[in-house]
Amino acid sequence: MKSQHAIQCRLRALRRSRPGLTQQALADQVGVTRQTILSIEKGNYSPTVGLALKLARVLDVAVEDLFSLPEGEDDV
Amino acid sequence: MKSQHAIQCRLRALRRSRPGLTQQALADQVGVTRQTILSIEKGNYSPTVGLALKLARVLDVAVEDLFSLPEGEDDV
DNA sequence: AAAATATGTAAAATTAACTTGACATAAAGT
DNA sequence: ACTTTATGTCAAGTTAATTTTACATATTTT
Repeated sequence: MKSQHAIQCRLRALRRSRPGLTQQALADQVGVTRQTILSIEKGNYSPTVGLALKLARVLDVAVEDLFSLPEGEDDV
Repeated sequence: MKSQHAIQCRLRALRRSRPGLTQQALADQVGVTRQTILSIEKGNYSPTVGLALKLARVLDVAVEDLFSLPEGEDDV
């Protein structure tokens, strides 16, 4: 189930901007299974920082470019 | 137990650079318990991206400034 | 159109993140 | 010295991330 507090994820778009970078290929590069990539792209859940850092590195973007908090989550 | 693939975490130093920012205060601001902050600072585990983004926002730094992958983890 | 590759769905199992609560030590304030 | 506030430790429980496996549907290639 998708968590309610889900963060925004631009993984799919960024991955597809890299020709030939398949889910499996990306999964191999960051050391997870294809299911994990798929689930993150689908928004089923969001990764841990470690994985986020690896994904950002492979895609050559900042973590903040890959994932971002939904607006209006600033209230205490 | 600290995971072997642990990422580097500069949370404690950054938190302490903010006078008055106690573990409890930080925990409240990002919506977790004090134990979670303590465990992350101690390196017991690393947070999910969502929490990492919130911590980075409160501390006004980039996620990459707070957490970073250990060097030499670039081999396939 | 058949074969191969890429993506999607779904469920059970495992591991790790996070919580709760209780107590112990350290530091700071009065 | 006492009280308060901040940090640390430990254990058990809950929830979420990740794996594994298996199959289904697209998409691409020949």
